[in-house]
Amino acid sequence: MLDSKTLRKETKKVSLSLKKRASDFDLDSYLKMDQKMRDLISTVEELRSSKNNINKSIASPEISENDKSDLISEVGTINKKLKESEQSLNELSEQTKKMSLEIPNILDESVPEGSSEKENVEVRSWGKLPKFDFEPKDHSELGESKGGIDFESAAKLSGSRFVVMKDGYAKLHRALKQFMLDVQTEENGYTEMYVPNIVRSDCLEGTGQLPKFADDQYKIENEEALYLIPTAEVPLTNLIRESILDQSELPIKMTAHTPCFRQEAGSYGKDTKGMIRQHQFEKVELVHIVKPEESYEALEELTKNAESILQKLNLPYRVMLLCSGDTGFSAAKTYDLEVWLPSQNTFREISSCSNCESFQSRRMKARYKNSDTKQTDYPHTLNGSGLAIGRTFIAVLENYQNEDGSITIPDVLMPYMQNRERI
RNA sequence: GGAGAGGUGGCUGAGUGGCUGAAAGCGCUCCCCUGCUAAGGGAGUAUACGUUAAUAGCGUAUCGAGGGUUCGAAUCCCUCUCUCUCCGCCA
Repeated sequence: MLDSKTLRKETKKVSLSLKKRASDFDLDSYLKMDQKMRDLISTVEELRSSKNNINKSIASPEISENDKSDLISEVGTINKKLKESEQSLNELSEQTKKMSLEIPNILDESVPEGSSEKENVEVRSWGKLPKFDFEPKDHSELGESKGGIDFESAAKLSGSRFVVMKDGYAKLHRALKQFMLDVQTEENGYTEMYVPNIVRSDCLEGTGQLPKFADDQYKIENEEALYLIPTAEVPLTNLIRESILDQSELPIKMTAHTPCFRQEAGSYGKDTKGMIRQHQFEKVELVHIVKPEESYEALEELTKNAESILQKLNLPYRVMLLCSGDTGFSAAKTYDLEVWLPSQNTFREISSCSNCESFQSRRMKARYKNSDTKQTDYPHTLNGSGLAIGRTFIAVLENYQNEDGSITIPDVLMPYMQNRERI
């Protein structure tokens, strides 16, 4: 959500950003609605004010009974008008709020213009592409041939886009979670959190998944609408919702490992084979809550923290700055990390690191007390995967494969695998 | 799931229809006093929205949330919600 004052006073900047995103949001009708609403607020407040004044007179002890009943009937007329105006104000402000939740974040100036991922810009790359003296297989072939990855059983249980893993493969998958959490907490300064995997709709609204992306969420049938989390970003970031932090508490750096659930609506036909795109996957998430002036430094730091995992695993990757059309709804600026997948002979997204500025904190009503200005202000929130477990698992299988279909365990993971060297 | 108790400002805690945005204490900030590792005195100290150049004023709203009664509600009524205690069930 954007500040309504910003929308009013910096209309040009906002509409430029919307244009850059190719957003179909109708800023003009929003602004008209907003103006109408503010006019109504004035009317309502004036009525209330005069009502309050009359009530003060009624309460005064030296008023005569006659005057009193006159005043009471006067309030009666005001109340009638008030009720009408209040009702239309309620309707209007609800509409306005609903509309404001549909406005995407303003893009940072450094975001390149573009309509699709083709226009994303490579910022840097790391690692040497592996050379194989045999034809590298893809992860599903590798896993299925050894019985370590089982899509058929998963389909029996849950339908398409789920997976069952077995033995060394399941263990490797678990090793990755432990390894990532340990690096982020022991080396990169994050506090490990354990969080609910089911949240209220407010939380999804807070981080921006709702109302716009309802189709991608798993909603639980219940008295109150509850949702399976699509990412730990949701519970982690919402930890600060509806609160006023003290500046001394910032920056907050949190990490959590959770499963993530996504309907993948609209991705029919995309990555149907294998583990790349699943309805259920796991992720170690990184979240920063920072002072506004520090958020772009924090974005660089967070991205490097995510990269550190790939470097330790010795997986080649590149860092992409997303273009305007590819940058998510809540983000002002996003770096994607893309890991090398030999079977596809290309880089695939494995992490997405975003600065959401005050977009989410506004929606969540999360503020902090600035001890220099003594003002309450919105902190900036950032999030990134550090990393997606399933896709890292795929990358390890494919990059560490041997000709016989076995997988060499990366050195850093061996302690988590009882020192097994291969699976 | 059953029974009961309760949700007031950063915290503790008063307050049963108008003088309460809210006593008092604690904490915090600023100032004054004081030659000593302390104490005393004074002032200030919520959030949101509207108005505005303004984070100056002014107005409006907010005592868990929503609705009702009333000229007027933190105070009365209803619904919901959350927390706590006891019982049941249970990883």
